[in-house]
Amino acid sequence: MKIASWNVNSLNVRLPHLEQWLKDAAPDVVGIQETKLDDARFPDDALAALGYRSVFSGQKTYNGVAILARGQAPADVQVGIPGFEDEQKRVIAATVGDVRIVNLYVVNGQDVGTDKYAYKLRWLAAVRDWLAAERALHPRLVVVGDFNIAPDARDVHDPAVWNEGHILTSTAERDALRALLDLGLHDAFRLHNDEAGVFSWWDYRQAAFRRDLGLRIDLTLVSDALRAEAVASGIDREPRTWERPSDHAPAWVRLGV
DNA sequence: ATGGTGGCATGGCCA
Repeated sequence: MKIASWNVNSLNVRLPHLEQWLKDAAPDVVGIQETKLDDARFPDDALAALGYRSVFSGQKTYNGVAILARGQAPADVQVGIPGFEDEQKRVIAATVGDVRIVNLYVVNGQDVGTDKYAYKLRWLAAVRDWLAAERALHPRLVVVGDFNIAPDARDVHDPAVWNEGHILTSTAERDALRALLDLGLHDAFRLHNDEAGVFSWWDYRQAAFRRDLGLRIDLTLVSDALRAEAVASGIDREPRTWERPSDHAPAWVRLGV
């Protein structure tokens, strides 16, 4: 079972990219972030034509998440964080086969010390409490998403800039990610690869992709029960090379053979 | 240093 995560930065613009990548990569499950469209406009028919059933939670202009599953409808769908009031559509969870999937579009946070940064940390604390319960209910748990946090210095192109005082790498953000991992979750990419300089996001500005000035902020986390089944994990750089790309590349984990 | 690029409620906002 191949499970992936992709921030498409507008599904209106990126539907052709998603369709091509589904054909190329043939994932079984995909968490999509930043769909940026209302539920009424979600392209579920186009995705069904490729064999994928979709569940989604969106809004105009900002945010929006979905889970796609090949050949079966995601079941027991949960939208949002229970008990956490939030206008922003950033969370969807569902069961596919015998695996519980949680898809997160983590708050960006703008800059350390801003109101948005405080919201990011509050939001992450609420996610942690919810995932503690979710993990107890569903030992076979995979959490994917745009985490908007680079786990450590290997995951940034310039550790002198991207460090404790900077958004996406600040100590409080990394501590919040650590608190999620401490629930018994593992960054699947790091189960198989300890190299530095493998990225999933490159800013549109300053020719960052051409210069490979990226960060690894798109993650797939597997629970203790799935750790031994996570046989491979990676990032597909190719869609970032296409015309009019998302600024993110898909990240994936494979469970079993 | 407060721009650089891209998306969308096309006018500022968010990333």
